[in-house]
Amino acid sequence: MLDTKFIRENTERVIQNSHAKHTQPDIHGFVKMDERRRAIIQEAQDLKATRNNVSDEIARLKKAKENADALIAEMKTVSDTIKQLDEELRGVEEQMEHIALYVPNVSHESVPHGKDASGNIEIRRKDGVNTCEGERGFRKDHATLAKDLGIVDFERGAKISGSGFPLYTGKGARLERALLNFMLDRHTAENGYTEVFVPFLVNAASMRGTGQLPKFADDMYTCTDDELYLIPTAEVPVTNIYRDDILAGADLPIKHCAYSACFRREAGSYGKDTRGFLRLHQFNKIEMVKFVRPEDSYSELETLVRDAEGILEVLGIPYRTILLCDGDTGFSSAKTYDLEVWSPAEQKWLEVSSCSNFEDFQARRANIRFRAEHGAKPEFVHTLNGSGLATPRLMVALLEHYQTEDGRIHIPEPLRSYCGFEWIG
RNA sequence: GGAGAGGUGCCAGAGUGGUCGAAUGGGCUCGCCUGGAAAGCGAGUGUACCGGUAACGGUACCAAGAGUUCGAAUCUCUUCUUCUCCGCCA
Repeated sequence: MLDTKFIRENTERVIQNSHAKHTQPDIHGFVKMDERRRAIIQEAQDLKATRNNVSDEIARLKKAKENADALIAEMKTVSDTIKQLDEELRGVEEQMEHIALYVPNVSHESVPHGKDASGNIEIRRKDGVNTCEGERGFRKDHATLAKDLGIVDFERGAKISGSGFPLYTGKGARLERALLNFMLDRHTAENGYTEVFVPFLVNAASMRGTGQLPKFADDMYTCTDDELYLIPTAEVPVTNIYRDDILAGADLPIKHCAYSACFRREAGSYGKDTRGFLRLHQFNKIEMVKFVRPEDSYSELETLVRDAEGILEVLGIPYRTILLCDGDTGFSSAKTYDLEVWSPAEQKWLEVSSCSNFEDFQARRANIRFRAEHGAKPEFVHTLNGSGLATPRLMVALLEHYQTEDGRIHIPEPLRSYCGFEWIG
């Protein structure tokens, strides 16, 4: 959510930015309502001041056993007017919030302008140490490998829950767990993140805090009886750890990483990239979240990206890092880098991580603040998060790149101690 | 799930219709004292919004929401939540 004052003072910029992000919120209407809002507040406040003063007078009269009936009658009408004004104010603020919640975050000046993914800019590319293209020759795609090796049972997953809910079996289950543990250990031991283990179901206030609600309600699984939502990413519970808190400046930056299962309905994307692991309703992910001082957020974004890239480098998987153009950047983000791994079978880059600086957009929504120093006025923190990483597409790349000519998988060295085996098949 | 008791400022804790943005104690900050420190003494110590260049003024907030009243931390209702006991359970 943007600051009302910011919208008021930068109306044209906010409108242009909204258009660039393919939204058309009624900014002019918002500004007009804000004017009305302030007028109401002013009027109601003055009346309340009168009421407070006269109420004191009434108390004094009553104490002195004098008659206060005239004043009481007068205040009755004042109170009625106040009630009307408060009601109108509530209505106006509701309308304003309805608009404000749909105004996307303003892109950082370093973000290129573009319509869609074609406007993104590749900023880094690393070849894998073990790419199976070229002389080694790619043989099977990940789904075939998984099936032939008996490490994922898509059919039974579908029987249990539906398509998009894979059942990992045997060494597949162990490899999945190994990847997650490997990534968590790296982020905690080497990158300075503090691990947390979070609830996977959250309430509406948390979903609103990180921006999933109200805009993306259709993408979430809900437990209607209990008004709970299955998290689409650990970003939601981790960011909401500090909702409504005022943090000490000395504690910043706060860096958390968390494992979670992620649940996404993926409504509207049926049949698109749904083969095997490419798009799932439930998957596992390690998430990194940072709470930082505003002046540090862009350098923290760079290290966040490097932390995510480090995983791929250690695993020797070819990847590239792209800077998203404004038209492809998410609603809440001011600047986003995506990490993509290469799938030789798909002949495509697959997104495995998205690292964003939200500046104070989420912090304002979730009301997460800090004091720069003792006694200073609270300011909003900047929040950042990035996957580090999501496993399904990582698994795709890993299987395809590390397959041998005879159809086995040679586990990359850093994972072996986690797996307890060197070969699958 | 059943029964009971609570939710007040950074923390503890008083306050049952007007004199309460809120006693008192602790913490913290600054100052005095000291060779330095402790103790002691003194002062200060919430957030948001509206108006104002500012100083400042006003309004709101005692879990959240609704209500009663001229006036609510205080009375009523609803919700959330914490604790204790019982039941169930990995």
